[in-house]
Amino acid sequence: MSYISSSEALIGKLQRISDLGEADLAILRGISIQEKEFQPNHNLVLEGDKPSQSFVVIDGLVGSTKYTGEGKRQITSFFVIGDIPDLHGLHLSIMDCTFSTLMPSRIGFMRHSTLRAICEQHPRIATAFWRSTLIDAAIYREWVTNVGRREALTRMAHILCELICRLRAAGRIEDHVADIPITQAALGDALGLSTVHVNRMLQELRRKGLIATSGSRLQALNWPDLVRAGDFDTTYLHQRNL
Amino acid sequence: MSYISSSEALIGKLQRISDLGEADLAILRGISIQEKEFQPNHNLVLEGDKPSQSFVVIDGLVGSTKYTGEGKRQITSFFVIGDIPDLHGLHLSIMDCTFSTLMPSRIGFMRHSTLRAICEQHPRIATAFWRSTLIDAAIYREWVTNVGRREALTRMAHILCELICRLRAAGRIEDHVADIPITQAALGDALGLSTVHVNRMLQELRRKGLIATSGSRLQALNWPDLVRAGDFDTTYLHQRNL
DNA sequence: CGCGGGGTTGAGGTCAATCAATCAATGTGG
DNA sequence: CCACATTGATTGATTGACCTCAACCCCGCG
Repeated sequence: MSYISSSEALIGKLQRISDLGEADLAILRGISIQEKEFQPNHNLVLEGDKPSQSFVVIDGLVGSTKYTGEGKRQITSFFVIGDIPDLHGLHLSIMDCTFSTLMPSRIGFMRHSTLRAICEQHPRIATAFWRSTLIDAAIYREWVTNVGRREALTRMAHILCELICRLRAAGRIEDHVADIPITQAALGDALGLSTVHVNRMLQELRRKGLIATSGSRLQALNWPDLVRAGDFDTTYLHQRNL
Repeated sequence: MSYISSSEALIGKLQRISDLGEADLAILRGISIQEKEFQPNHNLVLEGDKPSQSFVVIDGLVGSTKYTGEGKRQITSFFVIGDIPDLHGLHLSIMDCTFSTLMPSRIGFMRHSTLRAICEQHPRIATAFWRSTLIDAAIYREWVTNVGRREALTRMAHILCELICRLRAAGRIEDHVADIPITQAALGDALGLSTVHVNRMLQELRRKGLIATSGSRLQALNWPDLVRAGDFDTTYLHQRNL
């Protein structure tokens, strides 16, 4: 996979979801971004924090997670390249969830003060950021539905479709082959399932010829049928080029 | 219950979540709002629509709902007085969920063109609106967790706590007594449970002395224990006065 | 070579769904 | 005013999807 810069990741994502002029892009390119690499399962922001910066995913995979009083973990969404998982922190002072890496990831940190200044002076960019948080919300809505009303196999197929679509939009997929070293435990926490059941559902998807896995490689062997099996419709991702 | 005007509902909500000056309030009071009454289970906006207006809940209860391919309904969030359920439509052209009334409700419609003009000229108000959509997103996140990782009884208690908190913030509750004629079927669709099981969980909460119901009245008899039973923490509501 | 993390497998248990009635409250037309 | 339909709440019996527990395997690594 090719290395891309933090600005490219950010700008690519914003362009994917909104119309920005060359002037806006120049402003975005000027944002100072502090890059850092992290191992899997590293907590980037903790529930209860009051951060003064937000971060963009430059490479890898990040999850927003919550823990119940019983200590069970729920991943409430995935974030791929270009996404700004905690952008809501810009206007909600206290974090209500934890963000952690789900695989080795490169992260870029941006100061809230910088982002706020840009939003004030460039309404077009402010709208793009707002829209980004609205798409995150649309994905949360879909996840509520997925976890609440779909059975395990459908749920599994659905989340794989989402991951593949989002990674493809971000240019990280060729021919339905994704390189995501995500553990079955993480998938379980995202789907509200046990790891044992995740394992069995993956087996069934393989048995049906819908996917193939080898190591961290995930391949959609039969995209139309996988979409059907996952009751998947891209509308909620609000991308332009799907 | 006292009747309030559409402006009051809207302004009350925005003041609850952000700092607005008198000048901003005057602008908000000037928004033209078309009021209309609806019966329960009326679809206000349909999935797939491209609306040119957003609506504020003046009285009643609205749910954002999605349907799976199998026809199962999932309510992904409730909206109470002052909330603007489809404010995200301002920047996401296609609706990815349906909004419908869950009880007799009064709704106020506002044109997108008006809202956009206000946002451009009054950044403080724009931020307040943005913040409103961010709180909606925080609630979706909590619901993913609730549906994904909590067992039925906890889930039930949790949603009741949320409803009571939000209604109280909106001034619709005195002494933990709420007047919500919401059906058990709707609760089931919000929790990802069958109506039969909703019924049994409500019975257990009554048996434990945590709640009392009579007709559409819901009363929290033992708030601290209900909060404990629901694994409930108000942080995610991002209200100031809780 | 032993250790640990992740994946896989089998057996048994349980929570919640489904199915099928019944009941209470409300409304409606004759 | 009463027969009847409708909507929502309630109950019991049965079924099934998914969880838990407990192994075991595989592979990379110190």
